Amino acid sequence: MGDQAGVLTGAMEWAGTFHGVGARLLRDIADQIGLHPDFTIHDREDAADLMNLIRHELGYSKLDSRFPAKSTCLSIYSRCVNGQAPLEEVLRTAFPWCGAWTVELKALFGAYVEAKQQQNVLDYDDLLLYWAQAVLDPGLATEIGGRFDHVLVDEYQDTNRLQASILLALKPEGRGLTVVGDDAQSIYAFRAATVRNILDFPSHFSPPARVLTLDQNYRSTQPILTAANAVIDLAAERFTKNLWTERASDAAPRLVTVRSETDQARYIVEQVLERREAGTALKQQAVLFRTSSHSSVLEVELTRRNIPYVKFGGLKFLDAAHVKDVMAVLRFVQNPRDRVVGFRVMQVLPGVGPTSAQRVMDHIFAAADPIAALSTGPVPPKAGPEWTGFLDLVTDIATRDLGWPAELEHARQWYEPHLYRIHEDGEVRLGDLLQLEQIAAGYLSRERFLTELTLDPPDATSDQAGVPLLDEDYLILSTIHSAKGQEWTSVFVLNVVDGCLPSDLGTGQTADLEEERRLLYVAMTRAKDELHIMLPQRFFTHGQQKLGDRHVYAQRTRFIPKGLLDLFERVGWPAAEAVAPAMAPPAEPRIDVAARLKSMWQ
DNA sequence: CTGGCTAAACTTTTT
DNA sequence: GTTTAGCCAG
Repeated sequence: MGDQAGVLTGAMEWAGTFHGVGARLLRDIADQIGLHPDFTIHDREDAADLMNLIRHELGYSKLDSRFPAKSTCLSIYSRCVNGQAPLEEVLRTAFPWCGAWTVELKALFGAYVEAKQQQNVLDYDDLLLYWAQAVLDPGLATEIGGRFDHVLVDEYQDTNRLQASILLALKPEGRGLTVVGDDAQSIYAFRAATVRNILDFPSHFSPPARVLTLDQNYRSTQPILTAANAVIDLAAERFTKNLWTERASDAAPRLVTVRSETDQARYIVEQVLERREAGTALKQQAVLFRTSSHSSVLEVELTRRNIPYVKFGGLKFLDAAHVKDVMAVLRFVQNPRDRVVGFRVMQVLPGVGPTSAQRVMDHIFAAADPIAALSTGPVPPKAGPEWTGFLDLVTDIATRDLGWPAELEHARQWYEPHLYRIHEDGEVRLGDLLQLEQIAAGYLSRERFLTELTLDPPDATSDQAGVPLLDEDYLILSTIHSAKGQEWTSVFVLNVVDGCLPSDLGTGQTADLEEERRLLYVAMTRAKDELHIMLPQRFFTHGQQKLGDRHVYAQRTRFIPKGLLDLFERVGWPAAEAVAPAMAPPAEPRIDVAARLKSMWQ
């Protein structure tokens, strides 16, 4: 799933994520299941925004006690759908603090589903849900299942019940069905993935599916595997295998104690450069972390030292407000009934707020040709001549054949004055928009661009604005989730302390805690030759109410208890005698006081 | 009705 | 540190 999604498309007609294949299939069979083939797709944020609109309409935003936030509502809904579980059960097991809102949530979700259907919009969950519903029909199931001689699923431990139901309906006998996965690497329970799918897979069929255990590892050295196995052996539930390898080595993985996050960053820079001198490309080295923000201090240091890097996971390029605004123009033309998108574009104009945008949307909604109806509808009173400009833009894109990606350029030119009005750093943001046009040139049409970007967004951001630096060398920074399935010669894992890994938000229930343990296991097993587990002793706290305390002392992660310490080489850094000679290149100041002072507040 | 302001709440991982 | 609800002037 994920990264390799596009790679095989040449060799295999259908290759992609469940969501990607679902979107394609649904456009094919849309008329057979009462769906309009021109549906547009909402990403997580759009879906949350729509949920928010409904939440306001139902009056839940101003009740006496506070109603769950839009993203929480969406998570609850999503979990019901993907886990195929009733609302009451999901609330009880995963969102106990929302239990008092059962009735309201049910009404909200009902209205949400209704709104999506009226607006011809599908969210991520719908891509699976409509597919699963389609294959409930025996005729459709046979037809769709018959399109594929074989169905192969990778990372099967990260699928949910809904995905399993699709698979079983496609190949009910199990003939021509192969799944691959590792129960010890299940790290997506938070989005309703269940390890039961892979564990119960064999017994779904008669005769049962054949199980092949691949326990020889061709990636890591034995000391790294031994340590990783020891970590996962402490799991509450026993796993089915222990990895072994023929790759012997004397080098144990390192447990590196540093004073602070700043020293952590300095250690990594030093080590990374040393290895590059010794012939290991930056691309063969990766820094992994639990949460996107954990890398911020390191990013400052890398930028300061001019070390190029690319970061995977966390905030995306497409999530930036200005990129979304321009995308919204195209999306509005593609589907003018999409309220979330309509609201967004119109409110770019000064003098247009929620109320007048609402009125316009209401007017065009019922029209046979909503774009044409735009010109005959209500004009937002304070929009002035800008309104005509907007109408011209939308009409041009919808009716004149500007071509792709020229119409995106057109939209960007319209947006530019607004960009400079809304944002102070217009120049920087304009760069992003130009980059968006570069990306757009790689797609065949507006529809393909919008669909594929929503389902498979560019997941890397780099410090050097723009330009995917394909032949250059750069260091890899990645969340552990985004590192799934990858490998590097040398791996550094940041902040392996309680509160970061496990995340203090994930320590509520034992199930959550076990998932955090598997995350550490996944991180450790990405390393081929060298593994550095980083333990900063001291953290600066940000934005806590507690007055006075500028920093807290951190404990080594509970997943590496005392008994496991012998499996690691324990290092303190900087070593006392190494401080004086080992510092920075001659032209550099020895310490950057300014950066240190700044980093205290970041 | 819009948009600028203040106060307060929340803060992960991703298709 | 960022998002969101609520208040108020124009």
